[in-house]
Amino acid sequence: MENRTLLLQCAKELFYEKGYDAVGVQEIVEKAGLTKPTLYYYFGSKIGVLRTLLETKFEELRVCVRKALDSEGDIRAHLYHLAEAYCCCFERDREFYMLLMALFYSARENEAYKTVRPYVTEFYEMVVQGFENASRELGNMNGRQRQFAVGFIGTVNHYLLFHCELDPNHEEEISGEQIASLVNQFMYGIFS
Amino acid sequence: MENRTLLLQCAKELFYEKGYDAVGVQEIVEKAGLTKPTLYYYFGSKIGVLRTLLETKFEELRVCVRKALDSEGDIRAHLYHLAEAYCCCFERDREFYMLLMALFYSARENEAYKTVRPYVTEFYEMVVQGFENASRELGNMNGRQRQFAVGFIGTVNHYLLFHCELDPNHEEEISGEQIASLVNQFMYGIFS
DNA sequence: CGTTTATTATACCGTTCGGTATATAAACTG
DNA sequence: CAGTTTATATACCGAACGGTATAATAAACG
Repeated sequence: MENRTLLLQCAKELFYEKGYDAVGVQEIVEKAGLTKPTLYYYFGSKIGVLRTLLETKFEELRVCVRKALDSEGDIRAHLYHLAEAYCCCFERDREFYMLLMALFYSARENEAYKTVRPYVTEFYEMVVQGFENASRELGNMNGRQRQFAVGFIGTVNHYLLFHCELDPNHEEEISGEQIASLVNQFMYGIFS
Repeated sequence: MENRTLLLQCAKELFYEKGYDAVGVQEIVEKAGLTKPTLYYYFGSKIGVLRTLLETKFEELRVCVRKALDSEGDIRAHLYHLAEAYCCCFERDREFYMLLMALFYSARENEAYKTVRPYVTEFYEMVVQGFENASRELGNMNGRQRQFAVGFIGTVNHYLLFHCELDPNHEEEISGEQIASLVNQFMYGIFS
């Protein structure tokens, strides 16, 4: 693997394990078996590494979610595809997804949060759009599209976090039934 | 205010704004108008400050949630009281609640996460217990108590995060109707 | 009053922080 | 081949890091 990619991967793993601020540049290059000037040659700064990581990896998530939003079917199918898109990205690179979540919830004045913010906003707006698209089926949502989106993302993210807790070694894939159950609970509540 | 309390408050504000790892001990004592040995006299270490902060402030949340769990009424009333308990703690000290959330989602190998973990687990178990208590009303949940708890916490937390985004200056309180709407959506889904 | 105890500051410790000036080696390019 | 560009390492920078030895101050106590 070329050193640029190697550095990105090592940084991703360390950021995921310890958090952006707790990881030093020295630590990243040591893990990659390189030295600091190489990292600064490719990325210019520590935050540049995170920026590049987000630019590179977020595209996968974007494509997945876009495809889910363009899918055919009723609202239930839409939500299923959306949840499936998350889970797919989560399965494909669990460390990156978890890193994204940790950054999403991190302190607002933190440099890393400011870097990740536009991506999170974009992601969030895509989900809101999903509910907007379903308006003819759901009827008048009374401007509750945002609340639905917030609730849906919150439910799915928490579920993935919980899944990680139970399966720390990433041995078990999330099944279609589990996704369906999640969507069902979100749509019809706890008595369903 | 005595210096011990002053230090805790300054630390809380800085941790909330910038994140635990991004804040230096020097920064905390400067904000309090004191010097480092004072902080080390009271708390022994930087992580000791966070530990003390959690011990002190989490008790409020614990009391609130316990009271909600002991309340009378059906499952709906229970969930309402539970959500109300969160919101109450959130309103009382938004910075602490947001700090708690940020730590909850932070990297697993991070020292700050390890410190907060038992508190989050305790909190989480309390909510699971809430659903267990409702089992006679909800019927056989097929072991879905945990899934419900995960979903409920996720929904409420995301809602609070979202509320913070819209009202960064903490001018608007969360109304009972908003809480009811949230609980309703969780219980009966999006068609309710 | 003298002595102890609690609290705070001055000044410092070694280490690590993010970042860089400079050199070098290899790979292209004319 | 000479010259340029790409990619890497050695060795260093000042600043900030978490933490502490020591001393001064102030209050409490006998």
